[in-house]
This record gives sequence, C-alpha cells and structure tokens, in this order.
Amino acid sequence: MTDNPPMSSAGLRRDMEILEILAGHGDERDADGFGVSWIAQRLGREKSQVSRALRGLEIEGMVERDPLTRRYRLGWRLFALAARTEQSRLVRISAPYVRRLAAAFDEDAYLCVLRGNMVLTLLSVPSSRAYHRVWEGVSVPVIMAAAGRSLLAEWDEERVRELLGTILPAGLDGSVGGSDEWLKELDHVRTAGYAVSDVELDDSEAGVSAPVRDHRGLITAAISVSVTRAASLGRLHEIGVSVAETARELSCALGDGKSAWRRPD
Amino acid sequence: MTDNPPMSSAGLRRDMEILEILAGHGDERDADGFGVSWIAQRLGREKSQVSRALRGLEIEGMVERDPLTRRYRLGWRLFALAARTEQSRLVRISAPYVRRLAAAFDEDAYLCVLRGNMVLTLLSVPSSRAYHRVWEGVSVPVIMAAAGRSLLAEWDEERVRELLGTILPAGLDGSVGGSDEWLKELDHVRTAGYAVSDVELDDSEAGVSAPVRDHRGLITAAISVSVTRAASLGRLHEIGVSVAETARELSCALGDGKSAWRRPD
DNA sequence: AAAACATGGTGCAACTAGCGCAACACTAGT
DNA sequence: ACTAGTGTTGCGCTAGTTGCACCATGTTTT
Repeated sequence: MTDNPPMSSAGLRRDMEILEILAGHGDERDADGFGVSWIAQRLGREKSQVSRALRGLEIEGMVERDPLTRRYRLGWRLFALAARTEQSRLVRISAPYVRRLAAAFDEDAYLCVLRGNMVLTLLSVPSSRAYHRVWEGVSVPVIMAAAGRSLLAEWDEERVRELLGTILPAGLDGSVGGSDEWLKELDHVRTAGYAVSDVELDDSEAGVSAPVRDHRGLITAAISVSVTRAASLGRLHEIGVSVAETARELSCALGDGKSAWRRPD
Repeated sequence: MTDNPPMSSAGLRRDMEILEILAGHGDERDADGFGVSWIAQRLGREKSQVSRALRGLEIEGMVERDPLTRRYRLGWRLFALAARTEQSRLVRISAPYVRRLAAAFDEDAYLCVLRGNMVLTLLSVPSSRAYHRVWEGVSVPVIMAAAGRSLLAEWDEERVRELLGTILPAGLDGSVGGSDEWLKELDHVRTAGYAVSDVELDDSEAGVSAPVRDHRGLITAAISVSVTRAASLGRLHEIGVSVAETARELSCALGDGKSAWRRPD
C-alpha cells in the first residue's frame, strides 16, 4: 500500500488532493464550492485536518471561501501563478490561431499538450452554437483525444506501444479500435500532416488534429477541431489541410520566441 | 519574531514562497527558470530544504524541471487548476469584450479585480503595435492602477481612506497626487461611468477604466484601456464612453450566468 | 420550543515528519 | 588535478502534524 520512494511530502500531497477535489469535474453544479466535511469524507481524512489545511491554503490565496455558504473554491493565487507558466505563454501565442480555426468552420477548436499518458487541453474555443463545457485544464487518455495521434506522431513505435500499454488495460475498449489500427494512423500524420479520428469524446462525430512544433522542430503541442456538425463531415480532408496549415503557421510564431506576434486575422 | 496567529503551516508557506520566486517578475530573462541554490539564497533557507521541497512540487506537477539546465519553472498543474477558478470563468466571458476594446482604439486593454489593496490583472490584450510585457497575474497597488478608481468607485469614503492608508506610507508618492484628489475622481466614475487617470505605470500616457458588475449590481471587476498613442490623447472622453458601454454589456453577459455567451463582434 | 442532527473549529498528548548540519557526487571552469 | 560551483542525501533532534475528543453554531425534525 505504501508508495515508492519518489513521493512528495505528506502535507503537500494532502494539499494537492484537496485542490484536486476543489477543481471538481467542471461540468457539474459544483460552481459554488465544497464544504469541509464533504471534502474530508471524499478524501478519507479527518475533518480537523482538512479544516486546518484549508485555512492555510486560504491564507496563501490558493483557495477562497464564500463568506456566506462557507464553502471553498480554488483561489486567485492559482490564477496569478498560472499566468507565469510556460503553458500560459503557449496559449497566449496560440489563441489567435485556434480562434481563427474555430471561426473558419464554426466548430470547437482546441490546443493540447502531452502529459504522461494523458492529453491536457490548454485552450478550448467553442463554436458559436451551443454552450460547451469547459475543457481547459482537463486531461484525457491519449487514445481518446483527437490530438493524441498528432502528439505521438514522431515517437518510436516501441515507445508508443509502451505508453499505450499503461492505459489500455485500465481504459475502456469501446472507443479504441485496437492499438495496431491506432499506430497505423500515426503514419498518416507524418505524410499528410494531420490526423482524423472517427470516434471521439463528447457528442462530436470526428476529430481533426495537427502537430505544433517548437523552434527545434519537435512536436510540443497539437491543435484540433472536433467536428459536430453533420455538414462538416464531408469536408474532413479540407478541414485537415486547414488545421495542418494553421499548425505550421503557429509553429513559426512559436519559433520566433519573443518577437512581436502578429494577429493572423 | 513570531508571526500572528493567522498563519499557514510552515511547509505550505515555504512551498508558496518557492512558487512566488519561480513566478519571477515576468519581464526579465527568467524564462528558463531558476536553480536550487539561487532560490535557497533568495529565500534565506537551506539548500537541502529547497531541494526536497522542489522534488515534491515536481511530483505533484506544480513545478517542472528542464532536464538539461536542471532549473525549475512553474508547472502544468498550476495551469490546469487555474482553469477551474472563478477568475478563469470571468476571463473566459470577458475576453471578447476586452479584445474588442483593444482593437477599437488599437491600445492595450485590461481586465482587473481588487485583491486586498492591490489590483490584480486577470487579462491583458496588447495592441497591434509593440511587444508588450505580460501583465496577467500581476498585482499593482490600487492608486497606481488605471482600474483602481473604478474598482473602489462605490466604496464608502471612510473605507477607501482606510485602504489607501495601508499602502500610501510605504508606497511611492511621485505618481499619486494625494488621496484627496484621488477620492474626488471616484465621483466622476459614479456620474460619468468611467475614470480617467493621467499618470500611469509603464510608458502609457493615461488610463481609462470602467466598473464591471455582477448579477447583483456590485462592482466585481473593471476593464481599462491604457492610452499610449499620442493620437488617442485627444479622444479620452470618447474612449471613456466606449469603455463604460463595453463594461455595461459585459456586466449583462455576466449576469446571465451560464447562458450561452454571444461574441460581441 | 426543544430535540436531533448537521457542519466547522479547537485543546492536547503522542508521534511522526521536516529541519539543519555536514558530507557527498557531479559538472565546469581556470 | 585543483578549485568552485551546483544539487542531493544521512541522520540526530526538534517542531509540527495527527487524531481523538469536545465545543460552538446553524439547520432540519418531531
């Protein structure tokens, strides 16, 4: 039951668990936060412990408390710190490109990076139509994300299999048609410059993605468009070419580093 | 030497100090992170302490380390958590409005909130011209921020004086023409709906701001435009009216809560 | 109203985990 | 090799965290 030597300190771990709880699933009505007892029960920890930890986190601004309901939410400090991350810089530069993509096809567009065997969505631009759940900050297993193929496009087949092995046994098997078929798709990214996946999360019909490279040419991110409109289904190739081109432009913008960034529109 | 009763635990405090160091000033070349010894010295703590703390923070994803330079930066977890904050929701809804404002006058536009006696910038949209330093996540004393007047517009004079007292003695006196003059400006916000400040941070010539209200009509944020072009100086009133109108529209959008948000453009 | 049941916070002894010192690997400059 | 720097680890000692109990407020029953 005890974890391996590479383990963070007990206090930090507890705090992180609390923050993760407060992050919630995002799509629920947990917008007004959570109470101490509920968190303690969900964590299997003492109320007192959680109460004291939350007080400390509040002082530091990591969480904030509604004065009326006495419930806790994630705090402003997280926002302030996050603005200084490398991911934030990436989003800042990419946003105009991803927005342009979303506007061009009136579909949801995303910017994602690889984190372990998960795909983390950094930016999601909804289409003009329905209200869409917030995907920013959400991690999804590589096989299930539209951007997954683009992010792993240039990995060795062996390493890809290894990575897939870490999630396939525990993951669902309905939405993934075997890892062999999945691997074959990686070739398509290398040749065509974009990937098309037919089964996706949410209510989308298909996903189109393309890799984004840093100044050294390595794939560091991916942009994707999740196709939900029936009218777009016939244009998958056209969308793919557009996504790939946008990804290429974005890669150039990232390569420039600190130079002035032009709006693409 | 011992701090007051309201104090977070030692471990958490240390971790927060480290994160704050890693956040840096943003405008320097600290983009490639900081080393253990440098952080330890800057904090007046033991190297070993910092080393171990950073390892824990890295495991939790709060910081990440460049494998080559072995320097630490803020991590992806902060970004993921921040996306779930209330501030993030505010930015998501406000972004189109602030962008429209920035495009209309081709000047930098901001979204700010009040945090203690500081103004925290949540969103900064640069003009099309020069490269601009990143203001997101930066806190500035109320008197020095363009949005300060708008954020305090409907406070009791007594409470405002009290708040200003907490920073004036320690603050600079060059950029603020006395608190009396400052207070008089608050009236202007209440009547005209926007504030104009002549002296600002950075290389701007003036700042125009207007208050944003939540569904209960309380001021929860402010948007502002920092005027740097000489050509805009003669249009301060015109800009003010536009900023106030945009703030009003944004307030309505926030009031709708979860309803679908239309793009203002 | 009082009872019953919540939730959030506190005092205190036992104990564990973090602290600082020092010594250790490791890379890089002269 | 020497020096000088960085980052990591072992270990005794101390300080901070833990968990139990109890208490202080609200909120729902009966």
